[in-house]
Amino acid sequence: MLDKTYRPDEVEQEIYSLWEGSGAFSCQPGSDAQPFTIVIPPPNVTGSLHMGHALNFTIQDILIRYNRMRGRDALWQPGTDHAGIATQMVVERQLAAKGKTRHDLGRDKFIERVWEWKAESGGTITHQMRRLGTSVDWARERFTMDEGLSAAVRKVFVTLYKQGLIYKDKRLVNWDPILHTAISDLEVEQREVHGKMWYFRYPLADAPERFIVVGTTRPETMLGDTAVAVHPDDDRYRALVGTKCVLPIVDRPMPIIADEYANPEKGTGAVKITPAHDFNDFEVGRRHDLEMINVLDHNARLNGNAPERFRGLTALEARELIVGEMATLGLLEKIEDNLMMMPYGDRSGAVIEPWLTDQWFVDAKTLAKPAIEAVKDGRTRFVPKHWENTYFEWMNNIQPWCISRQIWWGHQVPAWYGPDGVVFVEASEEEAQAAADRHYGKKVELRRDGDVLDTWFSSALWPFSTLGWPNDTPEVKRYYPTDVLVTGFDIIFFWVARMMMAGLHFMGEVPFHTVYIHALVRDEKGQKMSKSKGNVIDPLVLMKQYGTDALRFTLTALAVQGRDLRMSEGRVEGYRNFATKLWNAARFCEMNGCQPVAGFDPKACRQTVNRWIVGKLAATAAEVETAIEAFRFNDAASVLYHFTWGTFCDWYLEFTKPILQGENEDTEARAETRATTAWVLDRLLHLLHPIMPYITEELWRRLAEDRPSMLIASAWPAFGAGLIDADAAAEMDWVVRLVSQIRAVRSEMRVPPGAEVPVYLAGVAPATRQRMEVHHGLIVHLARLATLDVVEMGSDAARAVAKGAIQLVVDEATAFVNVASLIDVAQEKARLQKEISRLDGEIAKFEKKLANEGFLSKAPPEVVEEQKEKRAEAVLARDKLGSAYQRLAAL
RNA sequence: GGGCGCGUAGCUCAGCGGGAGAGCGCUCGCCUCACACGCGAGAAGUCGCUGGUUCAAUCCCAGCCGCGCCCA
Repeated sequence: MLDKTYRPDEVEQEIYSLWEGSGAFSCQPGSDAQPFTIVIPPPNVTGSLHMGHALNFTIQDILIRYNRMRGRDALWQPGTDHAGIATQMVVERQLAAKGKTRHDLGRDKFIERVWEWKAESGGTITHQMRRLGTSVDWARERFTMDEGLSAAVRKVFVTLYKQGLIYKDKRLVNWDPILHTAISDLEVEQREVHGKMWYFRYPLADAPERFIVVGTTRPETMLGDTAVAVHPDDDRYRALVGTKCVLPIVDRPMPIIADEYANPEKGTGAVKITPAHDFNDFEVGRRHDLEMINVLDHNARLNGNAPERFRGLTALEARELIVGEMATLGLLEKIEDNLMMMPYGDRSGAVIEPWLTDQWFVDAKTLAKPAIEAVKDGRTRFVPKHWENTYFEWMNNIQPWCISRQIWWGHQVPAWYGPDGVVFVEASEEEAQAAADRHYGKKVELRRDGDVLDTWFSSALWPFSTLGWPNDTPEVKRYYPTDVLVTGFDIIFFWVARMMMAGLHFMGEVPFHTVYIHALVRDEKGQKMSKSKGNVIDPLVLMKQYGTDALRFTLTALAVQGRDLRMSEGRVEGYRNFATKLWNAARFCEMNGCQPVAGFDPKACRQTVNRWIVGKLAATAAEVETAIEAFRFNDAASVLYHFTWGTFCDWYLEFTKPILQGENEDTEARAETRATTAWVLDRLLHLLHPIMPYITEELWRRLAEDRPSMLIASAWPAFGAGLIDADAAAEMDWVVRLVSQIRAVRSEMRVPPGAEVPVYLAGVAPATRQRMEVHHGLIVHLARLATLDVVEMGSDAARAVAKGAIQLVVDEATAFVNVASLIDVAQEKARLQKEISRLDGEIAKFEKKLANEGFLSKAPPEVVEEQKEKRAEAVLARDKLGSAYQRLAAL
C-alpha cells in the first residue's frame, strides 16, 4: 500500500543504483538499433552543479530517455574537462595556504598534486549529476587529460602544424598579469568604467612651438608610442602627413601617418599609435611598418624600455607621473571624463594587457570556412534557428586563435627546439628527437616548449576523441556524427564553433546535426544569478526539499524556446504537488484493485468512459512525441500536466468511481474499468518518465510485481491510429458540460456542498436521453444529485419543477436544477437576461461576418461553415434561454 | 554604433491569421471514503502605441515607445 505522500529522498538513491546496475545507461555498440548520441558539454572538473547545468542536463536526459525508450541505441557520453587555468588556480590556492608557490614544487611535482586534487575533489559534479538522475553511460566517462584524449590532442596539433594551420607568431595577445598567461578573447570580459581622456600636445619636429594634440585613455602607454595617425581625408592635418612630431618625455621623433583607423569625429581626430599595447594600433603598426616598443613586463609594470625613473612602476603609478610631467612641460591640453570599456580577466579579475609575446595560433579563418558552409547548407541546424546569426557573426569575423597558455596544467605543446631554436613538432619526444637528429645530422639535445594548450583545444575534439579517435574504433564509426548538442547560447563560440571546425577538419563530417540552444536560468526577478548578487538558487537544495522530479519538471515546463527562464521556488513547489497528485492517483488505483491485465486490448473496451480515456491518452502521447521531437519541452510538460491532473484525475477517476465503488455490481464493467485504469496509468508513467524518472520508476515497480523490466528500459507506448473515439469524446464532453453547469449553479445559489438536489431534463433528444441513462450514476455522483429524471417540456410536471428550479441550457435540452428553497424569480430572470444578452452580442458578431460579401467569397468554405455552425449553436442556446425566461415570467 | 530578442490577466509565461489561455496568486464554499502538496466554484486582460496588408490581425509588415542580451 502506497503512503499518502511520495518521499523522494527515500527512493531516489536506490533507484539510481538500480538503473546503473541494470546496465540501462550503457550504449549497445553491437545492437542493430539505430544509435542516438549526445555528447555532454563537459563541465569543468572544478565545477559544481548550478541551475544552468541542471537545465542543460535535464534536457539532455529527456532526449536520451525518450529515444532509448523509442528503441534507439542511446549513448550519452559523459565526462569533464580539465579546466587548465581554473584547476591550476585551485591547487595554487591550496599551496598558497601553506605559504608555497608552484615554483617551490617544480613542474612535475605540481602536476602530480593537481592529479591528486582531481582524484579527491574532481568528482563533485559527476556525483551531483547522479542526484539529478542523468542516465549517462558512466562506463564511458572521459576526462580531457586522459591518455587517449591527450593522444588525440597531440595528433591534431601535429597535423594542423604540418598543414600550416598552426603556427607560432609574435602578436599581441590578451595578457593576464596576475596569472601570467595569455588568455583567449572569450575569457576577457569587457566592463564599462568611468575613465578619463587626457589630451596631450606632441610638438612638431620641424616647429617645436606648434603641436599636434592627441587624446588618450592610457597615458602610461605613451612611452611606447611610435607614430601619430590622422585620417587621410582629414583636411586639418593633411599638411602634416609625412612630417614628424616628437614624443615628449622620451624625445623620440615619430612619423605622422595617414590611416583610416583615425576617426576624424573623435577627439581631435589625431590618435597616438602604440603598436605593442593596443590591438588596433598593432594593425596600424603592421600596415605602416612601425617600430613596436614593448614598455610593460609580465607583471604589467614599466620595463627597461621606459626611461629609468619609470621602471618598475605599475601602470597607474606611471600614469600619474606622466600626466604630472606633461603638465609641467605645458603639454597637457585638457582632461575630460570618459566612459570606456576596459578588459578584465574572467578568472583573475585582473586588467588585461594587450602584450606582445610569442604564442601558438590556430588559423581559425581557414578552419571556419567549411564550418560556416555546414550550417549554411543545413548539415547542422540550430534550434531556435536565429542563433545561426550569432554563429555566423562570430565565424565570419573570427581572429587567429591563440592556443598557448603559460601555465602548467594542461596538454603541453608537442614542440621541441634544437640548440639553434629550430622547432620540431611531433606527437612524441622520440619522433621529435628523430626528426632533429635527421635535421642536424647528429644527436642534439632538445628543449620542449613549456606552454600548454587552451582547454578548449581539447574540448573541440570531444565528439570524436571520446569515441576513441584517432584509433579506428567501432564506436567512432557507429556514433559519429552525434545527433544533438545541447548547450547555452553563451557557449556557441566556445563549444559549437570549435567543435564544428575540428569535426569537419578531422572527421570530414559535422559533429552533430542539431544544436539545441537553451536559455539562461535567471532568478524570479529576472536577474542573472551570481554569487556576488547572492541570488543563486542551488538546485541541490531544491532537489532535497522538493525532490529531483519536481525540479526537473519545473525546468522542463519553463524551457520555452528563445526566452530566458525565471526560476522560483514557488514553481518547484507547484510541481512537487503535481508529483504528489500523480502518486495519489496511483494510490487510488491500488486501493481499487486496478491491476495491469496481461493482454489487455484498449480497442475492446465497451464502456464509453473507458474508450474516452484511452483516446485522450493516445492523443496526449502523440502531442508529447511531437513536442519532444521539436524540442518544445514546455509543451510536453504542459500536455502531460493537463492530461494527468485535468483529465485523468479530475474526470476519469471521478467518472469511474460509481463503477468501481458503486453498489449495483456490474462485474464486467468493473473489471474492464479496473484494467483500463491500470493500463492508462502504466502508459502515463511511460510518457512522464523522461521528465520525472524517479517517481515513475518507483510507481512502476510498486504497482505490479511481475514487471518484465524497469521502466527506464521499457518501450515507449505505441498507440494504433484507431484508439481516438470521436463519439465517446462527444458523449463524455456532454457529461462534463452538464455536470460543470450544475456545479456552477449550485455554487452560485449557495446550495450547501453536501445537499443533494433533484434535477430534471426537459426537451431532450433521444440520444441525449440515452446518454443520461448510461451515465446516470456518475452524473448523480459528480453533481451531487438526489434524482435525475426526464420531464416532458410543457407538461404540468415541468411547470411544477420550474417553480423551484434554476434552468440551464445544455445543447438542445433544458435542465431544471431544483435548489432547496424557492428561487428568487427576479434574480433568476436577471441571470438569464444577462446570459441572453451575451449570446445576442455573439450572434450579432457572427451575423455581421456572415453578411459580409468579402468574407463569403474569399474565406475558405470550411471557415464559413464553421462560423455558421457557431451562429446556429449560439442561436439555439439563446432561444432555449429565452424560453426559460418566458417560463419564469409565466409563474 | 551593429545584431538578436522581449512587451498578452496582479505575477511568471504559452498562443501567433478566423469564438483571449495556463500555472501561481486572489475571492467564495468545502476536512466529499486517492490526494488540504487537496476538492468545487469564481473575479480578473483597450494582447505596448500608431499606421499598413487582408474578407478577417493579439498573431503578418512598417514606424514609434519601453525593456533585456550579445558584439564593437
